[in-house]
Amino acid sequence: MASSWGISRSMAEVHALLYLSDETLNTDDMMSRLDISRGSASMTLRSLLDWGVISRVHRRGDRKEYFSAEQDVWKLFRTILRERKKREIEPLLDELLICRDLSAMLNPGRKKRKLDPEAARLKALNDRLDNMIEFVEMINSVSNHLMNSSGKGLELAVKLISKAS
Amino acid sequence: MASSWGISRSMAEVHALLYLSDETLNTDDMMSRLDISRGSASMTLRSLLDWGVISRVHRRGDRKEYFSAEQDVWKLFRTILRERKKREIEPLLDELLICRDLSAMLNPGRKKRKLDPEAARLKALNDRLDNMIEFVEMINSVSNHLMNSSGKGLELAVKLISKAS
DNA sequence: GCTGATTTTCAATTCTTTTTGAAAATATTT
DNA sequence: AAATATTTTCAAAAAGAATTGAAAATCAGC
Repeated sequence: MASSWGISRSMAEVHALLYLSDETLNTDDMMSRLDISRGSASMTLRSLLDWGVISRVHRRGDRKEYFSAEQDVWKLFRTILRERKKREIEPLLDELLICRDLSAMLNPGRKKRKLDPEAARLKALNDRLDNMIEFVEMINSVSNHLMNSSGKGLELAVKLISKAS
Repeated sequence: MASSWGISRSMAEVHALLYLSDETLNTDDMMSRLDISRGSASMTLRSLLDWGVISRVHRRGDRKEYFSAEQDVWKLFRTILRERKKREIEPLLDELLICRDLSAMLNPGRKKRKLDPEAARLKALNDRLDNMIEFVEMINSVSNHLMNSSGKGLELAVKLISKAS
């Protein structure tokens, strides 16, 4: 799955290992269980921390750092959604709005009587950009709702969709 | 966006060009507009056809093949959803079910009185697998509904979610 | 079935991303 | 603050993915 989600193989593996593990694990555990280097383990754990899907755990009487993964799949879902919105949807929307501004600038003012073909082309381009923007804004809005609804609210929302076939 | 969606840059560019273009375009158009090789254009167009987001158009009196992109963003959304379900969700679910079978096999039969720690570990592993499977099955089910609902039904469903905050 | 136009294929190459490993930095204990 | 344990960093190496270009395959009309 890793590659189609845009994360590296070791990130997926480390997370899976932590998610399925009962105990917290330290860097050396990852290295031996998954056969990866110390550097790789360190960077991978850091990325997972940045995504907010794992957390550090300190054990008294032990200098090493241990890690554990979020166990609630709904919470995990919301965390990933929040992060993808920030990293993907919002920047995309920003770019699209810039494009629309550019395109609107080129577009001739309110309707000329005889619609010359070039104006029509620009109008069509504008419309397509608008459709795409409207769609991404909708995705953005749904993300907001799913992301903030509580675990139960989320499951409910999802059941609503299932009903509205 | 391309990399975080697991498609190549040229695929994204070719699709964007076709989506925003008024006219249908042929391979040579792609090559000159996007400055890519013939081979690359050919493979990229093929992938987009496989995804079902563009289609071939034959013009009478012209031997070249032309292409056009789906213009309806909701339809595009459903097409991509259908394809991702097939390529990602279903294979993932298959793997997860295999994992659960394996895990269930290792798991000791109905409750021993004194729960030895090893059995508890296995039980916990099983539960986590089950949670994940349940979640992916839910995603699968939502995909089915979104994918099959008509354009209007989809927009409606999405508005339902927005309401159920 | 021949000819010329067009598209596809794929080994070699280029470009990108990921991983390694050892040095540097940081933290902990005595 | 020295000694030791642990984590982080990052240049270099390896692995992986995308692209090229030219040969091979396909196709359309004669």
